[in-house]
Amino acid sequence: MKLTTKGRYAVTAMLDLALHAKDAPVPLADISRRQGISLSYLEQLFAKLRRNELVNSARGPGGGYRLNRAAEDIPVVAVINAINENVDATRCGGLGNCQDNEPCLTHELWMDLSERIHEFLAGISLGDLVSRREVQAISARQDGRVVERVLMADSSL
Amino acid sequence: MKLTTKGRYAVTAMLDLALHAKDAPVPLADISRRQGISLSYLEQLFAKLRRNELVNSARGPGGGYRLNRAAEDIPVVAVINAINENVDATRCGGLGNCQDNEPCLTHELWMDLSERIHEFLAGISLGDLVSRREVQAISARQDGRVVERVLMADSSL
DNA sequence: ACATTCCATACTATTTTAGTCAAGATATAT
DNA sequence: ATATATCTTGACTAAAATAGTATGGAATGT
Repeated sequence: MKLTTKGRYAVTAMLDLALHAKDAPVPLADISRRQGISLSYLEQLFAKLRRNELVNSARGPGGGYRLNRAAEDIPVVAVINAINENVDATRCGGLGNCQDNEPCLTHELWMDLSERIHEFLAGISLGDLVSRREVQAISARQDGRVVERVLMADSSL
Repeated sequence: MKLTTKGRYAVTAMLDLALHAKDAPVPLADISRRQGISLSYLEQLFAKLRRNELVNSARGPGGGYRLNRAAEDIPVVAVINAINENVDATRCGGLGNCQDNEPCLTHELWMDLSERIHEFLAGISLGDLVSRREVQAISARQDGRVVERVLMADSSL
């Protein structure tokens, strides 16, 4: 099972992008500052995200990254897959050759679990997260904005 | 998130125990042979399982390990917790201090996911696994038995 | 006595994580 | 044209975790 800081960083960075990519592209330096992730590490992660066509980039001053699709069309699982190759609780990658080319005793259990995790992460898009109250509140804090009632006053965003 | 070979080995070994601990205690050497897990590694895992009172042991010839409770009363999550301390997809261990003593942008997402995983693994006991057809078939293969219709012929077990 | 089994600890090779560092390539603003 | 911001690539590294090995014991049944 692969769900480590790496995947969490990637989802967090992509969510930051979704929250800030209203008009201009977002430079990694901004994401680094807001989310507390090292710039060089972000560069590695975004190289993979770009290869998986989840983001596109613009170089030079004023450049940065943009989501390649609408936030609603990017499920969380796509981000994790782009970084980690797979979300899989089995040892054999679902092939069923865990022991002597046969499935091991608990193969089916891990297959079931993998499916559950996949379903959960496939059912939530970056767009879903953007519209969550607590995400907006945290994002406002990170931007140094003071927001009392996020949803009722969101015209100020 | 912690769900690695370590936890899988532990669950597999415990299931082997549940399948074979009808009467006499089961020596780790048998589990090692049947499940293809190194004996020394099993010893480390069972030290933790014993400290967590999931199994009890008997030394000397004819000795080995036994389940400390009925297989029906041991959820899979208990085994993993005994080995890994926790099943938790967050970075902060659920404390919500992931970034500057405040929850990070994706804190809630990982909390939700952790809860789903926990629910799934808490809802399945070793007893549930023992009664599964495919587990019985695999177990029969490992024991070198030829079983055509496992459920219909299980008096031979 | 002896073989079997658990028990404990220390050690190690490999892999992964989570970066750092350096050297570019490219586009934009001036 | 030049300076600068930004992406792009690749090599390197420290720390941790994984998946073991190795060694030496302690208890117990025969």
